[in-house]
Amino acid sequence: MKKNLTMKDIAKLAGVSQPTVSRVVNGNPTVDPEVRERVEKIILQQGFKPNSSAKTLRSNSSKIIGVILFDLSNYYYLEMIKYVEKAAGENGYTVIILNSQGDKNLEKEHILNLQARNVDGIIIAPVDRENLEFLKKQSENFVVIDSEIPQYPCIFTSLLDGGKIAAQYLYSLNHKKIAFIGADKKNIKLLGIKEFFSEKKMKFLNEWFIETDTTNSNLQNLSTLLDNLNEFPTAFITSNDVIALNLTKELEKRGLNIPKNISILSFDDTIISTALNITSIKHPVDIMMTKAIDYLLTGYKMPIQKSLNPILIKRESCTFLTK
Amino acid sequence: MKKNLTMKDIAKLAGVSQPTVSRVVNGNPTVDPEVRERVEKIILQQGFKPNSSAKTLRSNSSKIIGVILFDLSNYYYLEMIKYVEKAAGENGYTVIILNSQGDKNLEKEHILNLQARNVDGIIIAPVDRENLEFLKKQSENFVVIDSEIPQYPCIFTSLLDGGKIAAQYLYSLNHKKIAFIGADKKNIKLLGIKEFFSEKKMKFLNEWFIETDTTNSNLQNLSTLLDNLNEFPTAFITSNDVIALNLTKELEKRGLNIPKNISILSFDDTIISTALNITSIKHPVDIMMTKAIDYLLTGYKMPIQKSLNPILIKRESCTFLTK
DNA sequence: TTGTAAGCGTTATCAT
DNA sequence: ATGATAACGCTTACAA
Repeated sequence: MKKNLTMKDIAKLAGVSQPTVSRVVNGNPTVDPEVRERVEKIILQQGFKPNSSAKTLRSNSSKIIGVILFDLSNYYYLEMIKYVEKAAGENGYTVIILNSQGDKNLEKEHILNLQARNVDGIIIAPVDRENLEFLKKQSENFVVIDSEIPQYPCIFTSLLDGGKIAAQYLYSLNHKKIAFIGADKKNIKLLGIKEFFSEKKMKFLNEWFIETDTTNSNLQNLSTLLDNLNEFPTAFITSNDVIALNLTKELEKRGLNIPKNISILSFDDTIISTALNITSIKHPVDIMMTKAIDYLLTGYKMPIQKSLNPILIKRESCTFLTK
Repeated sequence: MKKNLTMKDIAKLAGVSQPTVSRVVNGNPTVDPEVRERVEKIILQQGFKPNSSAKTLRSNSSKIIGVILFDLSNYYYLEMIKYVEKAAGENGYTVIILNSQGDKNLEKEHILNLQARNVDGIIIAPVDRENLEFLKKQSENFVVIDSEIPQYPCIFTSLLDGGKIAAQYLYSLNHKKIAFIGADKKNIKLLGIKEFFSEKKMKFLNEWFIETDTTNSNLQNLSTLLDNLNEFPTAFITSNDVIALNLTKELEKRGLNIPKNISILSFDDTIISTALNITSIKHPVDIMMTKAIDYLLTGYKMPIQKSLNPILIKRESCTFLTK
């Protein structure tokens, strides 16, 4: 590993002092134009780049944004990377990606790691409330994405609306028996669905909430869950695309055609929805990440609660129920 | 942003000198056990983490692995992130992800950025040969993935074999008219296919190489390309999954059923293949990333050329041709 | 306009 | 076993 050049080296080559090189690099206007030109030429021909550790150490700014994501097996989170790398890069920032795998302790480790690296901001799709409190206590520059958490700066898709829109759409297609497959009873999407049902004075059966592991949804499990249903729904809403994929395979296995016999609507609108032609509730992930970077970089420290509108992407997996 | 604690602070609290704290942190055995315990307790209760910029500056090791990927719109590359983050994390390393978007200049910028950050290694899915030469000249600790480039340390899937395996499989299903959709004439996958054809003394028509932009494949373009065919093939091999997805939609639009009327085999085996039940040639991405990290961390500086075996994942998109 | 010098928080080399 | 002290490469007063 050849040793990198330093400002001292450049200074010697240019016959100036090291701070002058620093001034040139940082565009300080007090530098004599002639000197600037000479130094810049040498910098260019030598391919010099200032050492960022030294810079960080001195200036307390690393030009790094840390991103802690919930689950990189899920394409929804994976896709975020593309957008956040882009938005950060355009502003001269580099991203560090960390996967918490939904694990509280790992998440804490990642937070400490990022702090130690003097990152200029943290974007987090959170696992654990305590860890967020910890972040807040350190008054780190951070923003929560993907979840709505009162008292914290958040950028999230309104999943209550998402649930309502999903149910509303299926209802408009004449579906009254709608099941939701997802992680937990207090899921906000489920809440939205239930709210819509009660608005319409319809009953949402208990068994229509089908509880499954969202990070590790597997086919077999899903199959027995479906077996247990007394009143088989005419439409399914899934909490994410991976579940939708499994559900599709399972229904096919049972000889049920989508959308002829049964309708499916998923959340997240990843490439899976595109591939399978599944109607899906899209999070505006690009906007989410752009706004997140924006928030961090403007240094706007006031708490924000930015709710983004979910978008219904209609595809062929839902049809009008005739029978 | 609360100021982070330093070793000096801990030292004062523990009534020792700052270097002693450093010794404790780094597990230096020359520290008195009693002192060690006292210091460790304080470190723990204060939640102290040593500043990594200072560490990097002094030790010339950042504990960061830089990863430059070709195209984050392609799920093949996106999926790599999951594995590389995992493999790096397990070894105490953090990853910086950079997207070159297939752009030579951006790739160069990323390389400079990583160098300036004193990364301990670079994993690169390369765009440009000159940039690689630059890397090598600096004798950076790096490894090329996804491409076979003589004289450079590489870890790649043997795509020549991949092409042969693909053609062989379709041939075993009685297909003799096989088209390949991909980026360029000298594509190694295509070479493998052609080699298989000549082994079998079959003719591979010129028009069966269908040239398309792999990073930005779009439907319309594909449609006209198919229109131009004189001898319509009975099977398609696509250079990646995104093309396979577009092809699937296009063929469906033409009322052609997969696999009844036509067979499809793709490269990459991303979630798209899973979703669409497309037979695909899988790169062992997990192994690729694990080996890459391994190579970088063992500091084994000899050139390696590690070829990984492609794996044929059979699904329902290919059937025996009867007519 | 430019150079000198201090300091960021570590690690490593000395003494002691 | 531990404490001074220098050094890593940069930014930022301050002096000239």
